[in-house]
Amino acid sequence: MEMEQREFGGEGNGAPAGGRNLACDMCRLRQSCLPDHLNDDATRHTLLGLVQPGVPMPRGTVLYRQGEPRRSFYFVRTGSAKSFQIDEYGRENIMGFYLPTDMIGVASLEQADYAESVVLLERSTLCEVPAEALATAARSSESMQHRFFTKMAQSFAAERHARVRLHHASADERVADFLLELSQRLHAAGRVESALYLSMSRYDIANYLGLAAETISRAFGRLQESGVIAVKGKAIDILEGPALRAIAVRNG
Amino acid sequence: MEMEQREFGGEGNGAPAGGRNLACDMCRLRQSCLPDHLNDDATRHTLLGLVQPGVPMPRGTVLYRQGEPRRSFYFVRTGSAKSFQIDEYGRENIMGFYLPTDMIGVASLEQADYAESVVLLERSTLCEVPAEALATAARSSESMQHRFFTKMAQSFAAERHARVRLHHASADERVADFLLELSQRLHAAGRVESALYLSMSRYDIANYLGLAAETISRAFGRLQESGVIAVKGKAIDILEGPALRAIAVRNG
DNA sequence: CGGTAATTTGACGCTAGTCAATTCATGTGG
DNA sequence: CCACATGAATTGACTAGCGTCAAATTACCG
Repeated sequence: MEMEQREFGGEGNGAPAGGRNLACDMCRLRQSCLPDHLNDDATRHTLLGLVQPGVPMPRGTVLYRQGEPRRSFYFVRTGSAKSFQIDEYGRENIMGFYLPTDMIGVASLEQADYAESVVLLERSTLCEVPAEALATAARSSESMQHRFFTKMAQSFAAERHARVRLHHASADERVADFLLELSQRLHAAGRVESALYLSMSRYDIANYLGLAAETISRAFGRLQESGVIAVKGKAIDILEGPALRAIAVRNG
Repeated sequence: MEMEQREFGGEGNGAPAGGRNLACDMCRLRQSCLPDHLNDDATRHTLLGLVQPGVPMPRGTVLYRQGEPRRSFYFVRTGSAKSFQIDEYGRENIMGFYLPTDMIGVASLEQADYAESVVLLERSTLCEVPAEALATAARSSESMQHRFFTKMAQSFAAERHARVRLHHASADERVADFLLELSQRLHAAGRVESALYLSMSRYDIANYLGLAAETISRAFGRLQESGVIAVKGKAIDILEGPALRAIAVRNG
């Protein structure tokens, strides 16, 4: 992919010093936004200025790199990102893709250094929450703890889902499941669920699914051949949702 | 395997009503035991009687079943357990094995019902902590929160590790990595790390590693052939740790 | 000691990886 | 606005590794 990898400096992001940003009031994601609830909460006074709805950042921006000291967690407002680890033998492993409302950084919970790197896949806006602030908030009340735990549980479930998908699944099954996952997550974030835009490369998808890039191409081809989806480069239309679901769950 | 699956009733486990159990004072795992710290903590009075170091329970005991309302988390003191999910098509997926000091139930965090089933692989003793009590404790102080988060982070890391292992790994590599993982975890729990006892069946191992049982047999055979390990049924000796590590990290 | 389940071993086929070539998309500079 | 360059994506041919089926052997438990 070879994106220009700009650094993301936490400072000078155009975040307001005090008070809730106006942007939050207009944000369509407030329902499922943990940072905004940080502001709403009774703990407001201790947390004001904590949430920084940043200005849009370009594709290729590095939120953080594996091994750096862990500073903050992030929440996606618009756009998308990918996370990846380099294992001990230098191989890159795509661990996840992040869409609006997703929390970024759970893998680095209680770790001194980030366990993975995160890069924006397109022009995106994010909210940044310093780790200590989030921990404090989680202790402040039962409802805040609940919201925080819910986000963590989501990350854990995503991790499990990704793993189960690798267990006993053919290439077509994995690809079908991948498309459905994106579809559902977009739906949950209030988007159209039948028209997908794959902001990541085929190589990223392949790596994420434990397959070769060529296999992704062929699987897309087969799915299109059978009329279940329509492939137009990075744009994918889900034509037959139920059929796709059947494929995701069938083969072994 | 077809173990007699006895139910585990939470009640009448021989747990003392008040005060810390004497068993805890003698327990070799206190250092890494979260339940015991629940007792030690400043929150002691609110949590007394919370931790129930149970009497040993036989192999095949079901701690809980997928779909049941989530009551408690568990911590392994002696023995071992496995967790597994049944996916929408009826297929069983082994999600993890639990050894002394491990926390059981993180996958069901913030879920109304257990997301998986857990069965003991041998005669074992466990500590049970009701979910609400643990959540309360996690809010009570920064150090308690830290301990709790550390356990959750361990579960998350284990999940990741299991997933990365499935990514770009040959059968031999997965098996080697699996043995090393057990070895390290036993070591962390204060046991001998070169002599493994595999309390789970070959089928469980295979499922856990996303392979066929026959492939596990063959991989063990190859590893023994090359003098890296010695296989004696369920007992495995690691003869050449570094060589095993090299295998776990090599192939693709 | 017998019966059952677990494990090992063997033979074979299929799926997906690899290598290689081609087409397509994207972005750049004239 | 077009030609070109570069990387992404697709397609094809071939191969290796693992799954599957089946049989033999071993371990386990009453």
